[in-house]
Amino acid sequence: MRMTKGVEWALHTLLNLDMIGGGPVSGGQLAEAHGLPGPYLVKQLQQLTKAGLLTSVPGPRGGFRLARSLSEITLLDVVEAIEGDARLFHCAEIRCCGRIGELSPPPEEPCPVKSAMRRAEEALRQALAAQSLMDIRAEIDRNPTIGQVVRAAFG
Amino acid sequence: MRMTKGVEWALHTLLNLDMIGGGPVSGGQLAEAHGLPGPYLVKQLQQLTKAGLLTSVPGPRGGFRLARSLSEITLLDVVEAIEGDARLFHCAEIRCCGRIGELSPPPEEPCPVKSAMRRAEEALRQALAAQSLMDIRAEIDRNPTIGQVVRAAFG
DNA sequence: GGCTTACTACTCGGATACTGCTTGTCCGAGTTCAGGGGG
DNA sequence: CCCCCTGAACTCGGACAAGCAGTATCCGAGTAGTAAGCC
Repeated sequence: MRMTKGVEWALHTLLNLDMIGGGPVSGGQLAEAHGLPGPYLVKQLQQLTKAGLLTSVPGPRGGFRLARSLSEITLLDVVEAIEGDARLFHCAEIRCCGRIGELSPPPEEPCPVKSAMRRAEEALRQALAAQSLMDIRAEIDRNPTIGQVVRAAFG
Repeated sequence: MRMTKGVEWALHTLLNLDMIGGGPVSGGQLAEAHGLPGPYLVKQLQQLTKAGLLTSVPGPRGGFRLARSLSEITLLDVVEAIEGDARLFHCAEIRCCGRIGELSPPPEEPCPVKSAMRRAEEALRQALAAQSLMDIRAEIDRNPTIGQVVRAAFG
């Protein structure tokens, strides 16, 4: 039940891209900004591109660029793009296996355990979807120094 | 971001223990009820014992028994007992690494990305803590057949 | 001098090794029960 | 007939391997920019 490092990397990178603004930025530069392994970060950014959060520009002076505004990107978008899906409980229907499974008639109602976990999952998804990256950006901008540092790092 | 199978196994096993009632039940019987690998299930039940959800009785006619009522056991208790903790986002503080980290002064405020994810996590924890195993038991009891089957399987 | 063309360098993209955790299994310590012997 | 003792079988508990997803890396396909050559 541990989230991938890629989620943290992707969030910070998306925020950096917005602070810099302007043209595309290469994966190498984005990686050096936080001391991350370059090719692996690019792998994650490719996931974001597939999900439509980024657009990639090939060739020299190419790189990645935001596909839409931060206010239109939620935490859920990023998590689902990196993790594949935000499901954390996978029901194996063990109620239909073993001795109990043999004695039970084929069940019609969904597994109550699964339903309960699904409700908790839904609360997580809603909490993720309720927060946009613009909200985080606003929190960062309380300290103007950070924006200056980021722009200087990519100067 | 996948939850361990042990969580599903533990939930079903706890519910079974409550439906059977009475004396302790061995790990082997509990495993056969759902066709699970016996020794590995016992490993999970030991975690539940450490967490105070079960009590273990050694020796012949021994086994596991509920330590308290289902209404006093929440989904969060089970998840934390099996998974260790319910944290799914581990902030590596990458904002302090790389070029940006070198240019930035030591930050005083907590990482905004971390805070946002922590809020979502808290929503998950609350949703897990809001549901007790007794709620699931009540849903199961809508179909009285299941209780009879479970008791027959352990007959 | 301007245009075309070939080259180079840099980018993303996917295929390929390595590590840590989940999953699964095994053997040993401890305890209860049963049976036999003695009082 | 009752009590004690010894043995055995069954339980939990922790230590030991195997499989898989996350982590990290490398090389190839494609493109833009540049420089040289030609008109």
